[in-house]
Amino acid sequence: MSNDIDNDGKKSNKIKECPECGSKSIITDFGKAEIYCADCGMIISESIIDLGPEWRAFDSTQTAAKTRTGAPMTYRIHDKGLSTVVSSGPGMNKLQKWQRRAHIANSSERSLIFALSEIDRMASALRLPVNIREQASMLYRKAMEKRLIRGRSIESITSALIYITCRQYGVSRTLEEVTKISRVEYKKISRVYRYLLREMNLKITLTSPVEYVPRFCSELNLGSEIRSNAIAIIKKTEEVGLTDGRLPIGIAAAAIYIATILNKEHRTQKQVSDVTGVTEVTIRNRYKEISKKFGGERQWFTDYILDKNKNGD
DNA sequence: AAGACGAAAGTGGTTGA
DNA sequence: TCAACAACTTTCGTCTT
Repeated sequence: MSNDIDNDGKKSNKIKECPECGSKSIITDFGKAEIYCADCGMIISESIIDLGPEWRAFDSTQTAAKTRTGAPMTYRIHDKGLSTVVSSGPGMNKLQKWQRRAHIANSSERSLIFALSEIDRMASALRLPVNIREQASMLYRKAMEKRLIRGRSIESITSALIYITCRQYGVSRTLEEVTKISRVEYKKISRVYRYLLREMNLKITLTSPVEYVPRFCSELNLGSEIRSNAIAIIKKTEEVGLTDGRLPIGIAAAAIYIATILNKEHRTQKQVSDVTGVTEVTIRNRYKEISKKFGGERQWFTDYILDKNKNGD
């Protein structure tokens, strides 16, 4: 990564070329919170920090002048960031007291504050971009308006919303990953997740195995050729309906495994299993199904795989 | 010895009555 | 709410390289 100093004398994280292959085709995908190389597929950064104002200030006077306009409206602060703060000082105590009372008027508002801080905490832990946090916060307000929170823990709702928003934005975070940083168990989150989808009429498209490929390939130190081969295998597998009812992540794991064999950069089932969280048995099963279907097609399988199939059957 | 393979039993989610 | 079902995991013995 090239960390050079820019005109402001500040450290700039702008990445100009891929540290892996030196290519200058760097894609910044805010939706997926990833920066990756278009040529080799190397994920350079998974956490795009999109914080900070859109203006620049060159000295403290300008900072003061520009800050006066206030922060943009945000769903992530319980009053959308539009409140006035009474400054402290002699004679201000009474005013402050009243302001606090008016501010946090009732218990639902207080729970909203807690919910929004939970969303922020989890989104940070999952290194999600600001737009996903905004969307999750916005959905929480909607859920509150529809009185869907009653009888359910705030934490289960926020966890489910984080997962829902990730799915909506096509960010490949599994429910397991959300559970890990949540204080609520997997079962509860998944129940609330389905409940919210139903009650809020939210539409979520099924995750395609393709979405997992760049991240897993990067974790396995695999290059662009394997990445595109794995994606090609997945596309072909989807076409013939071999992915129906199967975990997308398992398909992705098997496709990557096959691609590493094809490209003579073999990774063991164990290695792929460790990175993807899918068991070796499932990788084997998917691999077997895919190779049975396409084993005859030379463009997909080298002699290595064809020979294996002959021995196996 | 490591990796791949596969059988068998157990687990948790979905679906339909 | 319950049973049936398919997908997946865990475990473990065997085979191959």
